Amino acid sequence: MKGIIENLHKAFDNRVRLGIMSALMVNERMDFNSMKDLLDITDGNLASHLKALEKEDFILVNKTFIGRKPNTSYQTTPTGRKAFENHLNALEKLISSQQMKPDE
Amino acid sequence: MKGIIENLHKAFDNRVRLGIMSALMVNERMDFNSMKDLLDITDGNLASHLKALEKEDFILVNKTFIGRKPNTSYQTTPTGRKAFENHLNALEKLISSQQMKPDE
DNA sequence: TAAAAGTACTTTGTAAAACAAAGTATAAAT
DNA sequence: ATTTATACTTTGTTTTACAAAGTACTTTTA
Repeated sequence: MKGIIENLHKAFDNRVRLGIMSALMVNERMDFNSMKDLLDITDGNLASHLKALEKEDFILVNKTFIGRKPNTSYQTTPTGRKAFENHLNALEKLISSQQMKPDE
Repeated sequence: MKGIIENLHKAFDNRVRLGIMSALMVNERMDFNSMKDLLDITDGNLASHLKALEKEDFILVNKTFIGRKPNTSYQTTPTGRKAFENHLNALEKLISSQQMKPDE
């Protein structure tokens, strides 16, 4: 007896993580501060959500310098893109037609 | 400076609540046990999420009898439907094209 | 008719998450 | 030398999620 919500990945339950992934699906990379502005959250909060996605191997980090300023940017991994697309498909499926069958 | 995720409603962050709302958008009413089977969670867990949605005035409860058996069923309120549609629109907007503009 | 089982919870307790705020390390600009 | 910026980490509090057990009522079943 499998539930209809089981294909939704727990990592994407959260709005911040949803925002991060969406941003990184469209912009193939984005730096810390742009993301902070985009999401309008504190840096500690952002860092922790980024770390959570990193830990799942859904995003990866690039530490570089722009000119002489340190700049950390993020991008999705193939795993991350696949997982996110999967999640969106599950969402779509969930939202449309969960008709109750006469039996079961 | 408004974040791109602010139109996502907190009540719908959770997969179970997402499942409940989806089920109730398609089936205009559903009873406790059908929902429990559909979502495959414990009854305590389901009850608490139902209560959370009730508290937001997103769903309402009907306590009736079918034959002689007590039967509790749930349905969305207009408020709930509106909020959920809003959430889905925000989701859709979030997921598609969050292009980084040169300024800001 | 007494015991077992089903419905729809509530209560209790624990573990995990979310988050803000403050602190830290490094480097750069003034 | 002091201030400012970047990108965190740490600390601590509040909120959530959840399972498991308990409860009140009813209804089968033995």
